[in-house]
Amino acid sequence: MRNCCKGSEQEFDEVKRGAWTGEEDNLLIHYINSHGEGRWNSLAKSAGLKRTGKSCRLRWLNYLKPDTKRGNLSPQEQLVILDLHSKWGNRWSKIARYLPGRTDNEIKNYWRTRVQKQARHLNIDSSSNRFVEALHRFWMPRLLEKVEQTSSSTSNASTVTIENKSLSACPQSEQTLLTSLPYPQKPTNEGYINSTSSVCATEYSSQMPEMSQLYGDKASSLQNVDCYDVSINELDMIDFGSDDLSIGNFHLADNDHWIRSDDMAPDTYWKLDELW
DNA sequence: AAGAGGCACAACCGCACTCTA
DNA sequence: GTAGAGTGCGGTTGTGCCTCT
Repeated sequence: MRNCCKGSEQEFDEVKRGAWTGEEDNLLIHYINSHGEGRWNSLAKSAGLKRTGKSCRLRWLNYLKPDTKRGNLSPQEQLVILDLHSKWGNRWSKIARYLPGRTDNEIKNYWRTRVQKQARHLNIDSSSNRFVEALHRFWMPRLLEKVEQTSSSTSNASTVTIENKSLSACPQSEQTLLTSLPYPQKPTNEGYINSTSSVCATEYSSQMPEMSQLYGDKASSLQNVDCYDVSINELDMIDFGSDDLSIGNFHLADNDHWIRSDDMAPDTYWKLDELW
């Protein structure tokens, strides 16, 4: 906190930094509820907050906004992050748009604390192709398993379907892992979402009570949206030849030299999986 | 019990881009 | 066309909490 000093820096120090107090949060929430977002610098002044506009914006978007999700990322969400990161790299805000309620900051933190931790355990550069392969070959299928387990354990509350389980049976160009998540908007310019999935946002919102709690009125708007079709065909598993990546039959590709190496032994993966 | 170290997350910073007068 | 304000984004830092010794 740097708001302790007087004198020549007094004006500078009128800007408060550091953790937000409950009082500040309330001021910001009430002001935005009354006047809306935007014009953050003037908003900060008008609301009586001794914060910069940027600080107010960040606090609102990352923490106070009503539809902000808290808590651990679901396996589905983790899967989407891994997939999109392999395609786009550190484009956190872009990735966040595909995870309603999650912020770029949260995703960035997840990547740095969880994913990069795994890379450190394996002594692999998290930006290396080798690590990306490890993600695709091991962790993403494991996450898909978890998704399946979750969906089956919740019986009819399944919100995610995995189709084409035996990917090797399909032509590579058509290999598609299908899952779905509730997308508040339907991006069309990235080619990520197409028309091949079978699960609707409607199903999701009706089967996941927290959706209504989280999105309130927006939950009903979700129900008005077409079935959002999420194709993880560009999971880029197509890059890995004809290995059988089916969920039920998934096995470590023991014919791969790198996976046999000491640091990448299957046991290592399974131990790490427990840490995931 | 207490100190050290690591982890997770909130918040800040700098830069680049967009908007507006 | 341009300068300044506003905004968005990715990287980095600060800090509280938890675990281990």
